[in-house]
Amino acid sequence: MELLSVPKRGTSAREYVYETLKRSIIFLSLKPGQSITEQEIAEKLSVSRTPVREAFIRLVQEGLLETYPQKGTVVSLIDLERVDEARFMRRTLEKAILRLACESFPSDLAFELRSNLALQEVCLEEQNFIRLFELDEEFHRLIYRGCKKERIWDLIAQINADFRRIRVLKLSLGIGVGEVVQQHREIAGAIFDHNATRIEELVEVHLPQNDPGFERLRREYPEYFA
Amino acid sequence: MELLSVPKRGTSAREYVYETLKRSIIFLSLKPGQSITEQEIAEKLSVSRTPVREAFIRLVQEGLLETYPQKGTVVSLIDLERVDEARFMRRTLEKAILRLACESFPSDLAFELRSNLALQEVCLEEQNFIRLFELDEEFHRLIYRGCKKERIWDLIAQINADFRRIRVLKLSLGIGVGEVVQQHREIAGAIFDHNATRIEELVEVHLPQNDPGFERLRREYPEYFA
DNA sequence: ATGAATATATTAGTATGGTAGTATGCAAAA
DNA sequence: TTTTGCATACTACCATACTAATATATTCAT
Repeated sequence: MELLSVPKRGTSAREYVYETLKRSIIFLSLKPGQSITEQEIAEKLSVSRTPVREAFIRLVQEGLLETYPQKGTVVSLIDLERVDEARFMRRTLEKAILRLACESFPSDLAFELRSNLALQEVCLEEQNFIRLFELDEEFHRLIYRGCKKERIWDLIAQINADFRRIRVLKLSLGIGVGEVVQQHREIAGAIFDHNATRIEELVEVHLPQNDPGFERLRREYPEYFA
Repeated sequence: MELLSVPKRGTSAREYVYETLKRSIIFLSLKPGQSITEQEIAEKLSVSRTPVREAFIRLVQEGLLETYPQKGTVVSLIDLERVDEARFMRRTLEKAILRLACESFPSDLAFELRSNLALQEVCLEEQNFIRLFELDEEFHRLIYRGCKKERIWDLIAQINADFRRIRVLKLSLGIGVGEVVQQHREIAGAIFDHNATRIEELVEVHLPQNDPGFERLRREYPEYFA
């Protein structure tokens, strides 16, 4: 088992373990359904069981781990119902947020949005999908921040963990990468032009209700799904 | 310091501590801004510090506690910006959910909704505001469940913790109790009649954008607010 | 050979002691 | 009187030891 370690400095052991595990789960270095134990992680990361347990507790709360007392802990399977709910939530909120953004959006964040888009183009050309993924998340966060609704994005990010694993799977199959960047361009354009007329349509395309890609993922990786 | 203890049986010490503290915070038995320590809670609840620490971690994640390493832990102040965001989120989602509910709603849950409303009336007459508060939460949860979106409600409940403390403060001043029950009646009526025309208006009234009651609360309990 | 009873190993849950960082009070100096 | 240095107490963080529950392996009787 390989863990995607993160810098340990300037932070507590708990935070270090938490970030490492979270990253490992989302980028599928820890597989959905895989069993792990406190002891094992503690040894791998050279800490005691205590901070590991405490990181586990947070990850359970976010739905990324499931702990069974006296039995063990497993990485949660990807639950497509939960993904559907997360998408519904994002669709609904993002329409409302984008309408706000089209009314007014602070210029400094608009600049950051443009920069982010430019970087997305670069990553697309260079096929750097991991970085593109991070830019995607940052893109949406910027929009929420511009509307003073960043806490909502943080909350979405929690229920969205499954959604993120799906994204990683899709990226690994190279599904729909270019389209997403194009959609981001159009969404940003709507904000810059204060033009809310296409918001509904753009969001529906960006976060469709029925994603046919799901079926393919399910066929390719049946053991990852609940 | 008094804690609102909950039944301890059939659950872990961690869960027991967590539920007890959460209840105590929401019902303001632990005051916003108040300092608490692991040691102190452990002694009061007759458990060791470990399950207390672990309960603290969950409560920090939900925004109800703030821990400062080597300094201490305090009950979070009520943050009105956060409350505004929570309301925005609920307004937006609840409109969408209620539109779904007006299209179709399972009959067994419709029955539970009717029962819940009847109990709300009873509590209103008997001035049992604590129970009414719980029924209120259950009312909304039932609607989300009927639309197969219960996870979203669970998530809202997290960001909503501040919102719930506000409700408790309002109830203690007897603000707007009757109105809320009436609003619930109308919302339920819309679902039963499959009539979505007034949804927008009902939600705006139930979860207003600007609540003048806030100012009064702020005057009455300035030390509770950030 | 098979099944049940028992022993062993493994797990998360809990308790406890030590550590390092922080605040506080007091005494000494300015 | 005010400020500085220091001792003390207090905190959350972490490591470790122990407990209780579960799963697995082994033994023994049939």
